[in-house]
Amino acid sequence: MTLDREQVLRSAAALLTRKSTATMDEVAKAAGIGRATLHRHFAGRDALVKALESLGIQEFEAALDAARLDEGTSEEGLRRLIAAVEPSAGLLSFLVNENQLFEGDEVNEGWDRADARVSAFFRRGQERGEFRIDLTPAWLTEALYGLVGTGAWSIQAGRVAAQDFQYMIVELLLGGARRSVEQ
Amino acid sequence: MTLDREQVLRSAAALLTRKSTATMDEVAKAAGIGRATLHRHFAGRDALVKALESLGIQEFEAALDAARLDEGTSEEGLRRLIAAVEPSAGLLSFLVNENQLFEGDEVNEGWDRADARVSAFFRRGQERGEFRIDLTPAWLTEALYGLVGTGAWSIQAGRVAAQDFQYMIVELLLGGARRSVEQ
DNA sequence: CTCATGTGAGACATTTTCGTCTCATCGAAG
DNA sequence: CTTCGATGAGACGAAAATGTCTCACATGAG
Repeated sequence: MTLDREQVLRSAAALLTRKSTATMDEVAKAAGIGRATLHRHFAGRDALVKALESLGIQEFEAALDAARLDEGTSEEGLRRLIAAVEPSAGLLSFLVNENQLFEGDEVNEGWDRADARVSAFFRRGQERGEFRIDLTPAWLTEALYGLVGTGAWSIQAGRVAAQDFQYMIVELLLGGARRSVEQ
Repeated sequence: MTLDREQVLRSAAALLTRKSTATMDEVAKAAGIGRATLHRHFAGRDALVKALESLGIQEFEAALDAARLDEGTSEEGLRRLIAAVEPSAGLLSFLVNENQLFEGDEVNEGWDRADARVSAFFRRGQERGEFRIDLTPAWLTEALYGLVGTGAWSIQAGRVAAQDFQYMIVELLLGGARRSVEQ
């Protein structure tokens, strides 16, 4: 009977991604549990969002670890990262658009830490001559987040096939839409 | 004294993008007007969001017109589109992440219409051999939205320079991050 | 079986937000 | 100056959401 905390968080993220103004009652119903039970595990809406944030950061950092970004070429590292991040894409999509909820007070250093790792990865790729240098690492980092979020959203909306997630994101991020001579 | 309806909508979009659960009072304060005045112009939160949606679609369709997507190469058309869309990026960024607020009932055919135009543009580019055919028009359309939203967000957060908006988006969308031989 | 634990449903008071209202004020037009 | 229209501030009740509580029930352990 013990409730699956992580499962609750995932369905909450899925709902809040679609409807950010959802009620605690709606969140509970979406998770298939009672409002009282939801309250027993998360003191309130803020606590719920913080838990979502913690879970998202934890999973993202785990994905960064699993991707072994410093092994092989940058392209290989990026492909591994996108693959590792796919299961968390929905959750991350929510957090990317909601991480401003706690205004100013605590920016969550975990997010900064992950940001720094991704940014450093792109910078390293530039120094190696594998990534273009006219796009800043900061922008490439943001674009990566944006495309992962967009990908998750597009799949959920049924506009693109779920199996294409990794391919679409990696290919667009690496090669863009232009048809080049080498293809 | 007559209140600038559009200005109110813009500041509302800016606030709601950051904090989607903002109250009507916060929206009013952000716009520098009283809550009563806000209510005189928009019956309620739903009416406000619908007005935002209408304005966003109107501006996006105007941008599509201004971009003359069928003139010149696809790349030129895309550059014109991004340039034309820049002033509305903040508003569009909000709508992209909130267009699911009216669940199921009315998907707003204006949005579908705009979607179809963008999608057709990418398809045309593919038929001309200017865009790769292994990325679907639907995905390219979504990616365009995502990158525009991410660009607006990144600039607002101060992570990238405002003057780079067009360049960053167009270059990434067209050429990707990979450093190719021709560069 | 008996018990302990965790749960769902719902009641309840409190808090927040909403929608409407009044009234004083400001500024422009006449 | 006077009038008119729009606004800001705030009061007010209604509605919604929240947080806490009780209680019956189900499940698993002993």
